[in-house]
Amino acid sequence: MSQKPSIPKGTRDFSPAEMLRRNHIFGIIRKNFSLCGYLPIETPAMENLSTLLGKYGEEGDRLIFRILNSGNFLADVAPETLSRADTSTVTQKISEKGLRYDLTVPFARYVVQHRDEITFPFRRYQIQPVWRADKPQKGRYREFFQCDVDVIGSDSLLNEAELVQIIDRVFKDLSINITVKINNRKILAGIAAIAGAADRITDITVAIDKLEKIGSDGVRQELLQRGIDSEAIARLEPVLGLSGSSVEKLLELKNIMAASAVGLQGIAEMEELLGYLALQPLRCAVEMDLSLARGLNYYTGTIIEVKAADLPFGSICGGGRYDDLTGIFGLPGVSGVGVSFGADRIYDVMLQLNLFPEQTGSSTGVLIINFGKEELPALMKIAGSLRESGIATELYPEPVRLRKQFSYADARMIPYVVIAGSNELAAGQATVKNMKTGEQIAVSLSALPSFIRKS
RNA sequence: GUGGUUGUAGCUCAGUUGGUUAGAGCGCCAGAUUGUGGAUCUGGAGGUCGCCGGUUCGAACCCGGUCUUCCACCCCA
Repeated sequence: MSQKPSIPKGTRDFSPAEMLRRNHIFGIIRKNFSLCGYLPIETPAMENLSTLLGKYGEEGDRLIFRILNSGNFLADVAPETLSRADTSTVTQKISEKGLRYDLTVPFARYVVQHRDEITFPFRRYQIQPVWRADKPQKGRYREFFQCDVDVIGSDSLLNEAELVQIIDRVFKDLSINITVKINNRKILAGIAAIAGAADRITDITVAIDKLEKIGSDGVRQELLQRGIDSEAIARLEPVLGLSGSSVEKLLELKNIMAASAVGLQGIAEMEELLGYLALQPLRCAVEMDLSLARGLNYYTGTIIEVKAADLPFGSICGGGRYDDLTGIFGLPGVSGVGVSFGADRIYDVMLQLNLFPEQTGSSTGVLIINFGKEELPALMKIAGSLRESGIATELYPEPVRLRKQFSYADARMIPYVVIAGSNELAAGQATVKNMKTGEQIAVSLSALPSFIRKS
């Protein structure tokens, strides 16, 4: 009995037309990565759960796909453990591997494991799928590709500036108008400190992150709900009311945060970065956004996020600096900074904005009509010589009616059809038909490749 | 994980208050045209109405469950 085939929720098949467009995106991203000297690496789809767990916060742990142990995975689990129905205890016993959740943590693991072979500062890029057990929505998939560029082993903010340059170039090449938002985790820490709630930095920043969405009153509500007392909220008022240009905001912040060493350092870093950014040619708008909070679980300095300017959409690229990511794996004091391009969201944005260049829809340049046994040796020879000169060529596999073969060329959008039946072959010629114009010209077999290459 | 939404031919969708044999457009196949595609005309194939169960004399339509799609929250690429 046959069953209706299907694929898991949140995953997708990619047809040839989609792959051509996806490869266009990957190609541009890869080109710009290597243009700045980054080198490719790959890591396994699955990692040990000990590598993955605890790196993304409680929410992140829940979204990691776990892989059931092979064989009799229940053999070592005590019956009473099972009957207690304690999911986390049982899971630990029956699963020790998981699908990677992002590319940054596997990269950190890689750096620690290969530290002896690596020359620092290490610049790598990595384009691979990641998996999240999230509920799928538009622009949110359970399997999607990230394109990560990171440099590890350098504290310099020049790296941040360079990443913004890469972002600018990639999206320029893709014709997507973007806004780059930058923030600094240390400024957020300073803000939390002046509120007298340094340990609540996550709650405070997540609330402030919603400033644009729910307004300042909404943020006050949100802060209360998250258990921040009203005194602390009152001390945050000057921050919520900041206005003016980035420079003006930073000046004001310096006063507000005079008592916070971290905060002042964050401001200094921000000023330095803005200074570097001013020194390089950028097409895109870069703005400081104090409400930007992401990846709080490991970012320690600069935070970067990119949004499409012409479309309300989730972020299509994001990243930041992490001072101690490798510390968890036993290599402390190595700072890294990187960003991740979300290829699937970029695809969705480009599709909606109609930004993909016209595709031929076919990689084939020539179809040779199959006339049957008699002509076959000559036709195969023609196919060989066309391919030899770099022309993508197909020979129709069945000697069926010409109507069918021409329909095939039409449907595949193959631009030229070579007709070489007994008549043509007797004269040492082939008829070349231009499928767009309908024009047909007799060409000698020896001149065929150069004739097609010229047209 | 919480709340909501969607599912009918390969695709996009109709389908009356539950009532005989579930339709259209596009696509597909065949012919008009035994060595010529896109246009036109003629004919044809294709559906367990997502799946399982229930209510009913009778279910594409009502109810429950489940899967899927999309959306909001959460979080994020």
